[in-house]
Amino acid sequence: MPPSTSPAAGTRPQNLARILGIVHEDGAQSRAALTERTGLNRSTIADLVAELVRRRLVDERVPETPGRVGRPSPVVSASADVVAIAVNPEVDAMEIAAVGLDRSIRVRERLESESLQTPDAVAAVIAERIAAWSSDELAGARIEAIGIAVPGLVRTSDGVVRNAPHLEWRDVPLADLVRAATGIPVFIGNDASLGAVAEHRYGAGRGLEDVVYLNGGASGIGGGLIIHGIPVAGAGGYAGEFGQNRPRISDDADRRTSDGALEAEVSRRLLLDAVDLDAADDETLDAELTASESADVSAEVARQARVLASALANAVNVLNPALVVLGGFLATIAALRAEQIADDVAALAMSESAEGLEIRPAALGADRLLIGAAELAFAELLSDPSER
Amino acid sequence: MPPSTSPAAGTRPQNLARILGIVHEDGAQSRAALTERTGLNRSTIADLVAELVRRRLVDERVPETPGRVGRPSPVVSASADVVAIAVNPEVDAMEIAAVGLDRSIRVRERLESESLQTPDAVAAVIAERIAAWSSDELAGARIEAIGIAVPGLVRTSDGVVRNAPHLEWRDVPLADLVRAATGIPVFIGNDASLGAVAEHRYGAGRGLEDVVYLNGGASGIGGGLIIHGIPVAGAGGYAGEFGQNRPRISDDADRRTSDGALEAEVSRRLLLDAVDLDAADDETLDAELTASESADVSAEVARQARVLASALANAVNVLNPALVVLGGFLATIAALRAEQIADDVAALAMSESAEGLEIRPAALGADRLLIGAAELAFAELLSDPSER
DNA sequence: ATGGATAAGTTGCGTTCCACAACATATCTC
DNA sequence: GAGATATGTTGTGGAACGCAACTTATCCAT
Repeated sequence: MPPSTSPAAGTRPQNLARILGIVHEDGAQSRAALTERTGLNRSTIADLVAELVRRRLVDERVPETPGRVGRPSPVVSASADVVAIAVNPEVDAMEIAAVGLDRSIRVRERLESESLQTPDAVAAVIAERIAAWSSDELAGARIEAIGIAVPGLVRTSDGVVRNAPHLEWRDVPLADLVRAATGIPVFIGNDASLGAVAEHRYGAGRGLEDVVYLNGGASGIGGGLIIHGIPVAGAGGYAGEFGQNRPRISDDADRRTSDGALEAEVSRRLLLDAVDLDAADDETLDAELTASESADVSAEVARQARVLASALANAVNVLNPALVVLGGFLATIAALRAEQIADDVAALAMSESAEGLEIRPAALGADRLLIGAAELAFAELLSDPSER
Repeated sequence: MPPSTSPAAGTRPQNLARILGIVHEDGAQSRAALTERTGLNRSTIADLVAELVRRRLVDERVPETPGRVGRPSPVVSASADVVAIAVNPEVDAMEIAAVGLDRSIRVRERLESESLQTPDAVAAVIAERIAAWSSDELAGARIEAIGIAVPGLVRTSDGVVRNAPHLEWRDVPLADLVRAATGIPVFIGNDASLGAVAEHRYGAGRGLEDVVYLNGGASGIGGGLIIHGIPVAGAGGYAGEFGQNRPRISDDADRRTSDGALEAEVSRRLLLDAVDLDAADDETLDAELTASESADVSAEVARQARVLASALANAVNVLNPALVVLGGFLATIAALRAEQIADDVAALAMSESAEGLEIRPAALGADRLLIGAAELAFAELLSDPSER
């Protein structure tokens, strides 16, 4: 008879989670490597891995090139057949992908659309894509959950989109809608917060415990925090909204708006205007800004860098992170004015807090949000692989 | 033979820690109550409590007034004989106390001094006080550790005071000094961060997971963060320094300094000046400001409230806390201008983040820092009561 | 006062999960 | 091909907790 305590409180589920987490985050590992990393006994690892294999969460195979003396240790890898559906609805298109537990991207599509999509339409498209893939690309796969990266404020607890201004969604029970359309568990999160998770686990922030992430997009500046290695949600799930912050702008000439919000002063639109572009993707804008020799362009980049540094300094004082990661057009500004930003932040923040601080561009490409969304979808499985 | 794994990883030490934590934080509990709260079996609780009694960390006694049917359940309380020495060196005096694991304050002294104390002198005084108490007030007690709340920047990892401007200490290995003088383990922390811990566990922030704490003192504005119920240290241990933040001050007339740092604009000194006092303790200042009918005084309080709200709004956007706790003279400002601050923060922060936000004065009195320092000293014991 | 109802402590046994040691196996090196 | 080396495999034992039956202490009604 099973013990009647709360599920998964014991040490076994924890150890299963630990092993699954390691092979998910760090890729395939030999059993011997797992033994060393966890400190558990060989026999215990064998037992735990066997259970994960039985649950079809990991695969075991003999190593191709043993290369060393001693009996070769089987290699354990997360199963590519356990998948999450990752979705990122945006104004002009919707990206949707199926990501394996081994972090392989099994399918990926970008569905352009002329007009804004309604939440119901998004739910229908997700269901339709899953159905189409299931007999083909996802044959043999088990879909664990759906993760949606939403460009807007999201209440993570019950999956309600509170306000996604560019999609014109307000108080939409998105998780429920998609769940109803697909029958699969759904988790939603803010896009920038999920980008922060991705950068922390697999990008510029790997191995660091305290990371501040700011992303510059067409719709403004969002962000996410990692503290003590854990993504910060906040009381309502809205943490990380740097865009609405109002930093001090020491030189009045640097001010462009009466509002003073960071995302009004530091914006993609103003950069596009500076290089006389109407619309462009991040690469084009980056190339244009980098190539430009105009003093006006240079001045605008410098101005935005100054305002950005002021906002960063505030965050650095409060959070004392090891690293600030800048994504989107903020990465471009950071690349063009790296030294200036570092100096400004050092001047405005307390010297001790700025001491070990690094400021880096995001390391992950466009996959960032889908990876973050997949992580969100896998989170429950990874924290408790038993009972499933 | 004991298992050879890393110490205290198993479930037993965890359960011991859980029980000790409960009786430490929530006070004496019946064994029946512990059974219910932990979900563990009666027999297991009996066993665990017996071990804690054997280690002299808790006491068991029969309840005075059973008051209910059924066999009375023994009451378990944290031992008052396990003590931490809590210290708070300040410019004009040093407070030192012995705090029991049951959170009783066994002794407490305020040692005034004419001139600034050197770190060596502080260490000597601590050793001297402990020696004096040990035969008397602390007879029969076991001193677990010393916790020091330092008004300045502190590297918690190795116990070095990086910069305590008002004490004129720089890069002082305080933990080592006090350890050498006393032979007892020493932990140091920033005073405001420890105040945040105290307010979170036992004060205005009880039961909340995400709390921002700001304290207004003579030396400036410090603070601390609690995220997911855990105190935030930051990469170097310097997190929470709100004083050096530069919020936007929308009305130029509200600016008093060219620097713009929060603690320069919102300061005790400016309030004292407004009521024509040279020096005063918090109660006097509070009474004076509350009683004053001067328009100038009122204007100054309102001005500081506006600047404070601007800084708070930035923090609210980024952290989305459930509660902001204001201590010291900030509590006075908050009491006098509660509505204005709430309105300003709501106007400047994103409405969703401000939705459930509460702003409250600190609930703990002058004991705050000593309680926080004692918590710091007890932290290791509480996280692993076995092997000790 | 006395017996039933109730709640909780106590005791002994069973299960789960992991460590350990002895043995088996697969590779490398000479 | 033999020894060295590293690791998988297997069986046993112990730690820690759940469980059920029993015991004890209190309240309450008569």
